[in-house]
Amino acid sequence: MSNMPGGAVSEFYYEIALLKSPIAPLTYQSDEDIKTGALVQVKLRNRKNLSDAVVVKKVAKPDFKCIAIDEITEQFYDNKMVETAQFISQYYVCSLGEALSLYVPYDEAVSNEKAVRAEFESDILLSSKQQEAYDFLEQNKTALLFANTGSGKTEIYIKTIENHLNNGKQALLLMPEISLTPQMQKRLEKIFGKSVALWHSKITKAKKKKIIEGLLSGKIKIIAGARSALFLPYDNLGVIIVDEEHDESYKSEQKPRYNAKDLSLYIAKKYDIQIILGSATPSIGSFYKIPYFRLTQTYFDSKKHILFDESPLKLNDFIKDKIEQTIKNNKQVILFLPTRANFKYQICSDCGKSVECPFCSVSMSLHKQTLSLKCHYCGYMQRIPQHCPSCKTGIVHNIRLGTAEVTEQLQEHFIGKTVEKFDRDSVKTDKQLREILNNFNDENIDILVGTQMLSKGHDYHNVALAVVLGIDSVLNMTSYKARERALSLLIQIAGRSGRNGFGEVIVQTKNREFFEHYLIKADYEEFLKSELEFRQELYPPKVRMARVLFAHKNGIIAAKQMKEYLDIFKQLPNIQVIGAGESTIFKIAGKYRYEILLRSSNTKALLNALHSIDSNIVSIDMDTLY
DNA sequence: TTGTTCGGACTA
DNA sequence: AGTCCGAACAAC
Repeated sequence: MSNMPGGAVSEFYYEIALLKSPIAPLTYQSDEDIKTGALVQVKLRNRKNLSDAVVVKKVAKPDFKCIAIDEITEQFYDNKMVETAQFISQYYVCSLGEALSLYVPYDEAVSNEKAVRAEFESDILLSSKQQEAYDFLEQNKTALLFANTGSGKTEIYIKTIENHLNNGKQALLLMPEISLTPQMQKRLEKIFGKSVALWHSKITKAKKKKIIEGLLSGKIKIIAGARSALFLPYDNLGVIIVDEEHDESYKSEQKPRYNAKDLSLYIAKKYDIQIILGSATPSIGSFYKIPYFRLTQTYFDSKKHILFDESPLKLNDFIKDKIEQTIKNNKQVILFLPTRANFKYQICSDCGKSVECPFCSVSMSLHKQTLSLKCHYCGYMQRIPQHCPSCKTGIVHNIRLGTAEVTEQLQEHFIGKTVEKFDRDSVKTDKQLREILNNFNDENIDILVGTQMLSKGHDYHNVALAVVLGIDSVLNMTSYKARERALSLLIQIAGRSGRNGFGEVIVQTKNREFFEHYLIKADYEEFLKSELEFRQELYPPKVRMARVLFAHKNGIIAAKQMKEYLDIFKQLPNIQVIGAGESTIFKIAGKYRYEILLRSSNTKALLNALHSIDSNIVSIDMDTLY
């Protein structure tokens, strides 16, 4: 212990949050005066190694005995980080340690270097409409840029970034993981050179380190990245741009289940940072809450023909002919369908049972390439059975066409043409993504067959036909968001066709009326308005929804706990139970799942209910997208 | 999250 | 009785 002047012994007490731990902060002692946010290391009774923890509060001497903090590091989390982590732990219902673990801390040693000042002057000239949009965004510090595909929102982003940089600020451009394409990178680097860095979960550790150092020393001023880029050490952030703001991948699937878009809005508001949400198909939530500017004028006067095909899910002659014509004209085709593999369901023609995964209550998908059936939830694989595993005699036949099957059928039909698959099975790494997109843009591929991946913010400049199959299975999902998802998806895909002139879209659907109405007669803005009315106070955005999931390998335990909490929730004022029971997918990876859906217009009441849950089989999903 | 502890079930 | 394994529990 160090001695204070005058001989008094100094002793400080701190609450520390254990990183990656679900437990509440613990109190430790130190004879050093440590500032809040410091990364320290502590010993825990039952751990051999030291654990990382963050000092979150200075407290008075408690009545129990405390252990001393072992080590104080050079790393720290600034006030904004700690405050925001506190918000995350409160709003998304996790421990402070879990929330803080999202962040990359500052390194005192690196951040003391001198910042490099630079001026940027792009040669971008905004059209008068773009300028109008730019001015609107400048006047409304939180704003939605509702911009049709091809209307030039990227130029507005770049001008805005440039402006902030020249004022000595940093800029963050958030994009859905998959949109971090070479095109966007090239575009940014052309203007901002080495001042820009790309950040996403798949970059190497060494690269991450370099980017963080660059950011701290001031060499890097712009981060273009996926949702985790929100947690880097920015000391002077001037603007956050959330591109493709409707994209649901901004929501984390793991604890803490934060939504990077909503969190960006929170951070921007709290710390007076400009924020722009951009999309051609904005989410209903953003449309409802945020002042918007509509940019409809498109750069290239692209004429679009939308054709409907009301036949069942199949690659028929009509579609094949259209594809053939398109390729003949030296144009490219994209074909969307929401299902991977060759076929999604294997149904026995005798007993009618579908072949299910032994660990999950989902059907196995047929992958001809590996001659196997695969579960898309837990990854379990098995050989293709000769006979139905249920009745042992029936012949299993395949239904619900997938990307692999369509790719094969097209390859057989269009001999000499190149057909490639673009989905999670064929694109596993960043490198593969770049390769396939480059190949497509270099016109080495004639037809690109893919899932949602196709729809996400890529520039396909020579595509003249977009074929959309199986959109009905998106529309028919049991979710209050099904209509929004299906329509925005369709518009996003349609937007990829004809960026340079004439473009056609074929939509295979039994719901022609719905799609036709909002695609041709009306537009997305009208859909948003009607959907807002439709949802009323029953579904977001006018109310909040949370999902409480109980998962246990013993189904009885999960069901019992669910029912206990159901009884509690039913008693609570200001909260409605919308539904309770088995989850849509009842079993995943051997765990039985029950859930309760809660709704409330009173955030506090809802959070109180969620925080009252004390169970280790529960996961809480605030603002659930299901 | 992590490591210890506790108790049921099965072995010999 | 001995031990193996998974669930329950506590962490300052």
